[in-house]
Amino acid sequence: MNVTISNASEKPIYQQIHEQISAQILKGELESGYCLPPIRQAALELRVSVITVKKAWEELERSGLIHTTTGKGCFVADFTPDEMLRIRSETILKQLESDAQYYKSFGVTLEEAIELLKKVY
Amino acid sequence: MNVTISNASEKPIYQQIHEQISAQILKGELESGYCLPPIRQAALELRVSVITVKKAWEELERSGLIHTTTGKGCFVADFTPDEMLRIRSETILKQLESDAQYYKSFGVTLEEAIELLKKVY
Amino acid sequence: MNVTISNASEKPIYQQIHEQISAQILKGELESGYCLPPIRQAALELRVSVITVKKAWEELERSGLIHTTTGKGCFVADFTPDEMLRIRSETILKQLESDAQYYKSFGVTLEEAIELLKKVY
Amino acid sequence: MNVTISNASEKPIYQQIHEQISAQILKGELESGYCLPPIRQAALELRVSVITVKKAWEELERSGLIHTTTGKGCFVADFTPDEMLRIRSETILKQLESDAQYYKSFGVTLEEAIELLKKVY
DNA sequence: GTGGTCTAGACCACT
DNA sequence: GTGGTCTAGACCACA
Repeated sequence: MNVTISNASEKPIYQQIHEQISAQILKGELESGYCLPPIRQAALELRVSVITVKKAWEELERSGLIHTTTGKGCFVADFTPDEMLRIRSETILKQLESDAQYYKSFGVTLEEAIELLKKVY
Repeated sequence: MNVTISNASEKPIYQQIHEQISAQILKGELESGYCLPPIRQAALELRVSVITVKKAWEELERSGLIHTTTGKGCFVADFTPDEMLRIRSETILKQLESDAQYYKSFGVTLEEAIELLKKVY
Repeated sequence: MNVTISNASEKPIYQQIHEQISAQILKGELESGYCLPPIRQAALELRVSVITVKKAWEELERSGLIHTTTGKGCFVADFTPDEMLRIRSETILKQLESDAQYYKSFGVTLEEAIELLKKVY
Repeated sequence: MNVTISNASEKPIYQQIHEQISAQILKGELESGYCLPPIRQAALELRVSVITVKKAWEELERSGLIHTTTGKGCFVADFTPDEMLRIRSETILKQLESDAQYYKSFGVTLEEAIELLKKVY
């Protein structure tokens, strides 16, 4: 459970959790079959409500990244390294597209965007 | 008033308006001293509440892009081309930084990010 | 709000609501653009928690049947009669397939299934 | 023990076991007097908890399909071919009734239901 | 007034 | 002990 929550953030808590776990799975830090902590325990650790964790877990399941079985627990889904890469690419691309559209609306050229990206990386 | 609003978007309406007007000013499409339409007229055109337009205008004023004179109207602020460039850069950079942080959390390298950026641009 | 809830049913309440509203939309009883009652009002009428209604509404949105706008309300989504028919067929087919599989597991033939279906209809 | 279990299914495991054994008995694959494997052995084979198998067996006994003798084992109940047909019909009919009600709620006519049933069978 | 999020605590079904 | 559902009540952002 390597998750940090910011109450100051404009993003809802359940989404922060979802994003971070999601990233860890897609980076390969959490392997297929890994058992996530029980929602109640996770809620205690993160000092949030059980229902908030539940919502994050539900989103992960909807993305196909984890798999829940009542009475057993929540497990990182089985997928091949190829599938994992595909999902990761899709996730990133989707985000990058909307980001690019934003930059374009300000008249930023591709070259300028790359230049700025190098600076902040 | 070249603004398009999407009710389906996850972004609040006032922010959509703010972003688009903001981009137009920073791209130079709306020149210094240009008089924005009265909020009531803008509200009619965009088919949104007066309050919503008011909120967008307030954000623009907070960004220093326009200044309001009670009884006269809202005008695009005076600034030199240099200032404009500076504000534009700041706006973009701020966004790019948070975007970059998101990419990094998925283990995306600078090279990969540039590659993907080229693809979507 | 023509929805009846059975506490005796094994189906969770939010799903009962979802199914019934879903059916009403796909039957054309609720037209495109129709504004669903506010979740709090619906909760009062149905005598369930706000969060339960919310969950049902969320499922409807995920199915693409309604469209929620913060501060405005929840509206039946726009789709052509063709689209509606397609979604209805998909919904029914999906259910029928799993039903058919169940019948088959008991060695029921197509003819027998049709015969029995006529009897109960 | 020709039973396959899916953790991904929304149906509880004990019910999956119950349904499949039940179908095998009613199809005549398991004859009267046939001795089911001891629950511990069945649990090992199916890789589920003993409690889960116990629950499935109990449901089978409640349906009258098997009878348990402590210390001896669980046996498929004695019934005439006629009784078996009757039970099978009842089981199927009960399911079909609730299925039909679901179809009706979407405005599906008997003809349409038969048409679709032919397609998926 | 609308939906969006969160809490704390409860009861139930499944393993 | 695990997840699944539900409640009642609260606070906030948006229109």
